[in-house]
Amino acid sequence: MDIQRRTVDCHRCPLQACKGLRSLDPHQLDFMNTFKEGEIALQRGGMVLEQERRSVHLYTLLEGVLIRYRELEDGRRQIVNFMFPGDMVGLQGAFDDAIAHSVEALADARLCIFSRDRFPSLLGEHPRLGYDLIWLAAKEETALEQHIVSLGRRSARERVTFLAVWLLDRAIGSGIVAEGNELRIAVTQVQIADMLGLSQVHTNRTIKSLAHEGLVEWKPGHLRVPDMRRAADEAQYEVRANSCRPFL
Amino acid sequence: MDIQRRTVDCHRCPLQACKGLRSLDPHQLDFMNTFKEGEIALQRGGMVLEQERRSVHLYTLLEGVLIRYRELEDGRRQIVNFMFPGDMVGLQGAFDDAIAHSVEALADARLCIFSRDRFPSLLGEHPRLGYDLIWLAAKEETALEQHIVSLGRRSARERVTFLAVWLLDRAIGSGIVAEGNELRIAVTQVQIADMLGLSQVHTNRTIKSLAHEGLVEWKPGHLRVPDMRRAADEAQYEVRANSCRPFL
DNA sequence: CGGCCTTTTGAGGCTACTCAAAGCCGGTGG
DNA sequence: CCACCGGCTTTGAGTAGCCTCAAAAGGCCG
Repeated sequence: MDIQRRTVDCHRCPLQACKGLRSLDPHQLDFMNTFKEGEIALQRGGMVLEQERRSVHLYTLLEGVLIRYRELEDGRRQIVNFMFPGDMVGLQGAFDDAIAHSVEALADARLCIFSRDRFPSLLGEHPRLGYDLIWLAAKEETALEQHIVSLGRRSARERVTFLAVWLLDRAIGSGIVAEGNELRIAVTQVQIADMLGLSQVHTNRTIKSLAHEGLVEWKPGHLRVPDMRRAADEAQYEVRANSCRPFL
Repeated sequence: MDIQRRTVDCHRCPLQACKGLRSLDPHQLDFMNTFKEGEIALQRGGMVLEQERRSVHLYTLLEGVLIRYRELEDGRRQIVNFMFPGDMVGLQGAFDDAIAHSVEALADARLCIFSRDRFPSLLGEHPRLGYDLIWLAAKEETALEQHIVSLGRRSARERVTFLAVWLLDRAIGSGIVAEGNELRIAVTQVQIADMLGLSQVHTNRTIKSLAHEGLVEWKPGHLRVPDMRRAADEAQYEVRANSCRPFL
């Protein structure tokens, strides 16, 4: 893990140019520049947050993909969500003593560091940014809600298909390249299983079966959904208008 | 459903006196009074929001308990969460065209109505309330996270026990009477099943089995957990410091 | 080439599901 | 007052989906 204290200028933030994200105006950027404390770079497998620890930081994901998960005492693990560029990490830690989940880099990642102490001043001085923050929180809630429906009411086939479609949709929305409905992302079958509440073995069999039917092609280094419409149908995925996400 | 347009004075808001909730100061109450549009009263079974509809309102639950659920096209239903007094309802609808879930009264309920149009002015004029709103959103996220862990990684026994303990904990935190760890609340087994991602039949058998062992006593009109410590242990429920919840 | 991580395949078993019907209880109407 | 009804709970029987254990095969890297 490589922390850089030197403040990188927000005016050159890579997210600013990101398709699918709504860029900040110069005034807001000036403020964010004072709010920003530095950056952190992680390799695949690196930890951003660790369960039961306290954290005094908030993060915005600049590059890469993260997973957020919880572990039970007996070792069972449940991945709660995936995070893409523009997502805010650690908001829950801003209010709690300890965080209830860990966050790990799924692909090499770069994050922007903010101090939670200055958080109230952000709301006071830039209500618009506060509005965006609530927007992000509400969206995250919607995502968790969908995930809950999957875990509670969908079959293994549907869960895998749903996750595949959702990941692609989400990646495209974050401006990540996904030509031909193909996403270059390394998710292991154990991770998929831990996301979907399935065993690794059953996950494997389900993936193979879906590949055989041409619904989802999920290989070690990448994920492809040949026919989004058909897959979305199969999983009862509702394609929502991909409005521009804000970020800070 | 009984809508009252006449503004009931926020200074006499029942939540102000609620143990477990942090009351607003007079200045904030003045503002909320201008923000408030009226009240709505619902009987058990009444709908606050309906899936796929648009909503121009936000609500704060004043009395009663609500459930928030999603339905798939083929009739499968998944309850996402329970809502208690002080909870904000419909925040997601403030940003989206259509809401992805329905909200129904589990017990006779009373809600406070706000217009979403005036939402930005709340943030501008009362950053502290904005902060509280984010606090609530973060907490809701934590709750959904726990629910996800249950659905994904806990057995039926653990799920039922977890839900029972969580409901009691949550009710106590909202100042609802629960003497002797007993909560007077009418949740049907179908609703429990729809919350926990189980079939109604299996839910019934699980409840009976837990009752037999004296872990959870869940009868038609009420819920009792004889030994919270033991039940929490069984379900790997983490008792968190029940800090005072804000509300608006 | 060997070691490590991940995927694949096999076999057997349990958890939870479906279908089906009966019991219960409170409310309503004859 | 009792018969009937609708919603909820209980119980039975059979089964399917998913799990666990176990081991082999594949891929990447030093």
